[in-house]
Amino acid sequence: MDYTKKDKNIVLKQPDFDLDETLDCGQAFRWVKTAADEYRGAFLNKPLTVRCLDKHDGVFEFADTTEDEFLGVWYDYFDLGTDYGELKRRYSADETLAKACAFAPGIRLLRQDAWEALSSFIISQNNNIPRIKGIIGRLTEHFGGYPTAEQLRNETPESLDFLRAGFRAAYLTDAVSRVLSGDVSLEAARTLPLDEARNELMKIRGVGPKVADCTLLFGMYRIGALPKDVWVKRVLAQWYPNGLPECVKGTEGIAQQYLFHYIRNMERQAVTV
DNA sequence: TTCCAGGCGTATC
DNA sequence: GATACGCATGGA
Repeated sequence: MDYTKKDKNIVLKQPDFDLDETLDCGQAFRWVKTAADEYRGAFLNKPLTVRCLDKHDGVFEFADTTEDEFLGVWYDYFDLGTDYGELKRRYSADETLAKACAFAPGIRLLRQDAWEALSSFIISQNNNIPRIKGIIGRLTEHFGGYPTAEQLRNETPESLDFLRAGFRAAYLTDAVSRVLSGDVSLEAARTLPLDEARNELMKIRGVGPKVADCTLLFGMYRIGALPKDVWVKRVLAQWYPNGLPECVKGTEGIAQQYLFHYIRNMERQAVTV
């Protein structure tokens, strides 16, 4: 890894990394674009401003970040130990995936917090991305950061009315109580075989196969999980009626990121033109 | 006004 | 197991 300390910042040279494609592609909901090539967000209670200094050479500045913090938090969060160039070469054996990877070559899979992913994707169901961000924005503003299950212990669907989350508020409080009681173990879900991990999470009211897979993929880096939302269902119906190709085996969740982003933008362009 | 959104629970067959 | 429908909210 190629990084240097500069004043209070860390400057990183990193290929296969684009801020828009990684932070605004529907995997995380509380990164805010604060300038043309700058985002502000957080992992757990650790805030970060990250900016791109040189798009062509892939140079990034992690503002006000110590070396310990960079190596201990952000290296993992941005999945900097994974070679996405190698992944994309493997995927490019498939014609459609080759196009999807070329369309947004700077996508990376974030290693997010499990509870945040679970609760965020409960909120995401039958909802659109701008409104998901709105609800999560009100949640974090109210609690001064993303609330833990413990911080939500005494909330009820009614006390969460300010979120304007609709029917999802009761799902959220059920997730809180089951996680706190140990009825659902996020730690178990990290290591159980995928189908059993999915069933563990689906004990929560309002968590079905799709939200469970999103939790496994985005909150636990279970990259074999393949969340089937409306867009991925379109991907499979249009391009892969017989299933995803052999070259994605074991990393379906990462391949899904490229395909999800690709088909959403293809459709948007088709509508615009 | 109607349709839809990174779905799920329920009823019905 | 599959299919149909309602669900809160708000933007297009």
